[in-house]
Amino acid sequence: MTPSDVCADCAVRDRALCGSLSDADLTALNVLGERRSLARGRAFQWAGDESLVCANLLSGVLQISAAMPDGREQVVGLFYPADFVGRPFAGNADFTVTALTDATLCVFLRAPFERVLADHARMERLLLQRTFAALDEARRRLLVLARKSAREKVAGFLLDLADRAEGVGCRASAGGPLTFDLPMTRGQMAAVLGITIETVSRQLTALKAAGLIALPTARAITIRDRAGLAARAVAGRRLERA
Amino acid sequence: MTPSDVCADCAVRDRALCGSLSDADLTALNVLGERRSLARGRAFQWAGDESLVCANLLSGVLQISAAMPDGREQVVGLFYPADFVGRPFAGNADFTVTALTDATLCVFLRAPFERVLADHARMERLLLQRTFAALDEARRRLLVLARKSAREKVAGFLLDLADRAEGVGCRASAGGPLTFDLPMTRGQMAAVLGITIETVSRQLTALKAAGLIALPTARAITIRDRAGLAARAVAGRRLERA
DNA sequence: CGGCTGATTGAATCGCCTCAAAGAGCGTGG
DNA sequence: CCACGCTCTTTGAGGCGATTCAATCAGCCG
Repeated sequence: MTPSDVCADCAVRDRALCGSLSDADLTALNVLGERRSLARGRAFQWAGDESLVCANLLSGVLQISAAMPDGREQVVGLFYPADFVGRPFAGNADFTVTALTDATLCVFLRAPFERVLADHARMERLLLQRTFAALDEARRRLLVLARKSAREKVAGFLLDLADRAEGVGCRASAGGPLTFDLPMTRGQMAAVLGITIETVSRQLTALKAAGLIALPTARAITIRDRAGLAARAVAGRRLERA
Repeated sequence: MTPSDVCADCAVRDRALCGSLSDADLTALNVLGERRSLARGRAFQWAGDESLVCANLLSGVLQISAAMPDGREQVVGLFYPADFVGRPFAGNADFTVTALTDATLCVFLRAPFERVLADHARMERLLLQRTFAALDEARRRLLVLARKSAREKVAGFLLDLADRAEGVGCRASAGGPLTFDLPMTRGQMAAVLGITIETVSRQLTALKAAGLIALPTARAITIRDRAGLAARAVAGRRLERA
């Protein structure tokens, strides 16, 4: 079986970690990868479990979250198609990875994957770059969670989602209104943003009242004024007073 | 000049990234590294600057922080001796790195450092592992900043500092009181924990009143009851009521 | 001794959470 | 087809924790 047999129809072939490998390298990974689908709400990995697998996300959205012994929980990252999921070189996983939507993954056993990494410097280099990028992302999120107001968090998050939706759907032109489906519930948004469900709802209502967004259905969002939203994403408090 | 000439007296020789390199590998790095000292308060790198250098921290404590256009700021990580500082593969730095105390570093120009990385798989592997560890650390910090109360943050942070101080000084026995100097001001603690200076001060006062710590001077801390502190580090609110 | 920076303490305010109830969307089964 | 139950969402009222503003205090150095 050639790589193209298995990877040819891969939706993220050119964007994933394996995307810029030579055919020879690809063959090595190829024999390890196994497609698996994950239903909305199901876990890919639990915190505390032995870290046995990693994967490339093919479709859907996953979340990675941390929890405290008393049940408090925080989403510390999101995974989108082509993202690498998992924690090489770790005995046990510190975080739980869960599907926010139905998802499909290309799963590798960790041990053989690490061996492939060692033999293919190019792939290890790419993984290193991705890991640095993930670190930067986590640090940006730290600023958001620690210092932004609820309004800023919600406005900023909607813009992030909009950018991503535009990248995929390529609907609407630059400035015009953009409508897309939220890949998550209010509760999940709250878990991502470090606020409560009620606060998310209230902020969305406020943004709607300000004419910046519309809520056609509970799961859909229309961005009516991207610039206004961007202004509230960095200065929510200040703007209220001005 | 042999590696030992330059690296023999390195305080972090066995713990830093270069620590487990062969002499041959070390020679490659050796010609690149240059010691530099950094006074308390000075920046190693500014957000927005071109990312030209990286380094191993030899002594002192650094912080890496993110800022918003309106001036709000959050410390997103700390560096201790033997830690790797810098962001390979990035055009511009997204974060500012500053010295919390007087510090010394072993600095490398980024471009040649990346070339050494490419030629020495073992070092690249170690850097990858460190970067994953830093990512885990950042994600743990996300949980703390987003979900912990001020009392929990302060109690937990004091324990972190105590562990680190014990690792270095090896003073006092397991359960007994431990006294050490804070490597930072109240304001810097506040920046790390995502709260205000006044709140840090109030929480310290409260912990002192509870008999868990003592404050011999403004810059020193005595841990009197580590277990009690640990309890308040995960359930500050709940304990108050019980 | 001023003058400076950093720490502490107090009072009032505010933003978000908690608790509570009602409303909306959507499948299932009678 | 509509009633029912379920989950998710919205909205309100009240309370609490952290911030903000302000004043005082402590240590340090020229």
